[in-house]
Formats: sequence, structure tokens, C-alpha cells
Amino acid sequence: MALGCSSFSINDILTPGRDARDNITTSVDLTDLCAFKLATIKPDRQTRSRDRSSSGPSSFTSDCSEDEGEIKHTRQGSIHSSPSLGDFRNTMSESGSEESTGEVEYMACGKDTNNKQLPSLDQTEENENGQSDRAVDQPISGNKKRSRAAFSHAQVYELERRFNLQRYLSGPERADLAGTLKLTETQVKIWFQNRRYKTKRRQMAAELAACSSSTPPTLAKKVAVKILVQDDQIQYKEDDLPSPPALSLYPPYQYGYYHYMYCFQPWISRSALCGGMH
DNA sequence: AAAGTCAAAACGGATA
DNA sequence: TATCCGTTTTGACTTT
Repeated sequence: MALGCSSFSINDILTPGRDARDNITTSVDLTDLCAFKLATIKPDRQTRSRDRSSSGPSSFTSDCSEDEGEIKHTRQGSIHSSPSLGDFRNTMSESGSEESTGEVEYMACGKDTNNKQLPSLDQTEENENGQSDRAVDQPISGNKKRSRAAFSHAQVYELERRFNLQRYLSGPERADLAGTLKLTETQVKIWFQNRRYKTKRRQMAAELAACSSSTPPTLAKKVAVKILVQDDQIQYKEDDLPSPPALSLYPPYQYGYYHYMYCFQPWISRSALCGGMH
């Protein structure tokens, strides 16, 4: 399989029944550059394991451990796909009726999805809407253990998508999104808050890296050039990939990130992207 | 199974 | 009241 960058559209997401998983889509959040850990790039244990466990598109997998969270779902199985919002909604309605925990199942997870329930907000009480608010709306009192919800792939996908559109949500927008995702408004608020901060940290780190690397061609020379090989044939080189304007200072391994977000980068021409990979 | 690692959800203080 | 920002805690995962 070469780098599958088949066409992918919002319609694909919105159309129930059409499985976006068939559309192998690479993704990278170009605003969230993999820079936060540039200074500490290391042989990443988890990444190596991930590479090992995933197939095919694992060639994408970055050596940079940043955005582990976004990639984390890869661990559950194939992730080189975008979750279908149709699936997402279906799952929402299903899980909403049974659990109403604010959790939905992983959409693109193969390994554990069937057997393993996500850690969910249902460790907490549900409110009248069937949503669980305790985790975020009630203080942790006494020895009550605080719960950290692991948002589902679909939820994160939608949050990321929205974040790419707008970094701040108004109250109604937040409420709407929270309702759609079966999350609490507080969770959405905190998520956006953390996300903004995360982006900011990365940008600062990137600038730092840019400054510190203004001298060192030596560093650049140490960066291995990755190629995607299938059947002993080179499918593409990184140079084939388009270089986003603001991205020049980032290493090529960033292209492993945000597999399911790539389609939301408005400044990237999909044709340009796919052109180099087909 | 225990220990270690990591990303991220949640928390809390400061500020506007 | 919301946001920023640093910190804490948790859950998922890997390694030993």
C-alpha cells in the first residue's frame, strides 16, 4: 500500500454508512507542529512499538513522540483513517442510550474496542441529561478519586476539527458541541483551553528550535531521510510531500501526526498533497 | 504483574 | 466569568 491519500471529504464523514476507514488519509496538524520535543528527540520506545504493531502506513509513524495522544489511538489498532461522523453519530445514539457516559466507542480501533470499554465518565453519576458531570463539575472531595475521561477517537476528532476552524467557542457554540459529542460544556471548555495552551507551547518551542537551529546545518544533516518502501520499491520520499509554508522548520517526521486531521488543513491543497503520493 | 513512561484531562491560582 | 498557564493526576501502554 502506498501512502494512501485518497480523497476524503466532510461528506465522507457525514455520510452514515460510508466508512471513511476505507479512505486512508494521512493527517498532520500544521498548526500543531511537532516541535515541542524537537530538542529531545529520542528513540521513542512507544513509537517503536507502535511501528511494530501497526501495519502499512506505519511508515508514516514519526519518531517524534509528540502528539502521542492523537496518535494514541493507533495503539488500539488501525488508525490511518478518519472516524466517520456517521459512525460517530450512530455510536453516539447507541452508547448514549445505554451508557450516556459521554463516551463513545473507538471508531477505528481494532484491537480492544470490542472487548475493552474505555475508561469512562460513568464512574461518575449521571445528570438528568444522561451525562456525567461529576468528573468535571464536581470537586474532588475527600478521598474520592478523580476521574480522567479518555475521550474517544471520534470525540477528539470532532474537537480537533472544530479547533481547526475556530480556537474559541462562544457559549452557545460550546453547548452545541458538547451536546453533539455528549460531553459536558466544562469538558469542552477545558479541552479547548488545554488545546490552545498546547498549541502555544509548541509554537514557542518551535520558535526556540528555529532560533537555536539557525546555525546548525549539522543538525539538518543528522536528520535521516525517510522513504516509504513497499515491495522493495520506493513509493515516495519526504521531499515529495508538500511543504506547508509555516512548516519549513519542522522535520519531516511530522507527517505522521494527526492522521485523522490532515483533511482539515485548509491551506493545503489536497491535490498537491496527493499528487506526490499517488 | 509490577514498574516505568507518556500524553492529556482536570485542577487551581492569577489575571483581565 | 473565561482564559492563561503551570501543575497534578490518571489511564493507556510498554518494558522488564
